[in-house]
Amino acid sequence: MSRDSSETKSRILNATWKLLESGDNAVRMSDIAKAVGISRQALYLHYPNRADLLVATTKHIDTAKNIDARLERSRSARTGGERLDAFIEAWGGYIPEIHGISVALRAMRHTDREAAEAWDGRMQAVRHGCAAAVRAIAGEGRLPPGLTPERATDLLWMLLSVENWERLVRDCGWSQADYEKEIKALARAELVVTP
Amino acid sequence: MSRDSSETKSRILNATWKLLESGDNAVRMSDIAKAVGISRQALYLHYPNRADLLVATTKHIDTAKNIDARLERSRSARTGGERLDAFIEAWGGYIPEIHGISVALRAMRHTDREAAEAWDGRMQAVRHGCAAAVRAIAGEGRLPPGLTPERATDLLWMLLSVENWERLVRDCGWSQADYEKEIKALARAELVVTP
DNA sequence: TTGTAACTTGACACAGTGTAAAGTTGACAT
DNA sequence: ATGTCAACTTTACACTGTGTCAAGTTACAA
Repeated sequence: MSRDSSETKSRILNATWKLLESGDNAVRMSDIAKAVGISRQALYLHYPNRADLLVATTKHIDTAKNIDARLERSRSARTGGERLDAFIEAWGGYIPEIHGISVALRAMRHTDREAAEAWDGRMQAVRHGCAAAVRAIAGEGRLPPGLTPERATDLLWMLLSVENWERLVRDCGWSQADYEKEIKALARAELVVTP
Repeated sequence: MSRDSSETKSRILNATWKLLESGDNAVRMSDIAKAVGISRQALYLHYPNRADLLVATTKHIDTAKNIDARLERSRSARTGGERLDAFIEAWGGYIPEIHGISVALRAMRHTDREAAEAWDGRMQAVRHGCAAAVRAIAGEGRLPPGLTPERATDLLWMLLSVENWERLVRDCGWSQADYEKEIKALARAELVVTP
């Protein structure tokens, strides 16, 4: 046979991605194998367990969707307020892209340490983005009195959670544009004062 | 033997409650049976499945903690702003009491329809509370222009999610008092204008 | 031609939920 | 005192999904 191992790997990742994206909240190893056209056992030859496969899929999506470039834009914003807006656009706009896999990863959180760490790591990266936006606002002295940068970061991080996106966009039926608009308004109302 | 069936039932509910509260995120039917001092199978004599047992436990906690009386206070507030504060105190203060069971119920959401409906029903009840607070604010003409009552309700509902409480209190280490204070500030900043 | 990497088939261990069946025990009625 | 009944017990098993193991098969390459 001697098919290319790395080519099979990427076919696995794409199939996993597609299945998760389809919203079927019960993507089993056998479903993925069937979609790729290999046996369930062959899957384990490439990825030792489900958590590893999901984590690899996350990285795959990050590369394909070029998350780094998206976040880059927010780093070059002039004012703190603009930086806040740009970060909300970048991350908030990325949430729908990774929603399928985020559901799967969070569902494993409680039983699988590896999955939990992968998800937490991702969330910490978002938190760093929040902290940077808050620093930019604080640097201009526009953080409300009585709100420490630390606490402002926590609040922004909370606002930008995937769960909040789910609630507004999926449960309440908001459009992505409305979501971004209102979250920006909420963040500005609480974190930025006009002196 | 002829032990009282309803007494055993309440011992089961209390044991389930206690186990879930202990933060052990892996409460199996056998764990509960062991805690009560009966066989696993006897559990199924009283509750046909895990979802039913969890739902019954939720109702049990509601009764024990008298959630209705707590919410009553917010309904008697004079102004819209006061009503908003009172509701945030009532529900926000209740979240820690039901946190254990909420984790268990949400973990079953994706695989068990009954559990999903039980949790969603609860969240809809919270939403009604949010809608009532928003109506009170709107009735005073203090809702910001460009924000419909519907959308304001969605935003408040999002703010008051259990997931947001988890993020701030558990992940970020906030005290319950700080949580309530900042959520109130956030809600007022976005939903109430001083004319 | 022999080795090797990528696969296949088939079997099995394990955890946890839920079902089924047969037996035990204690209270209570007649 | 005896029989009935509900609350339990023990034992066993079906089912799902993950992950492991072992023995083949296939095709390319040195």
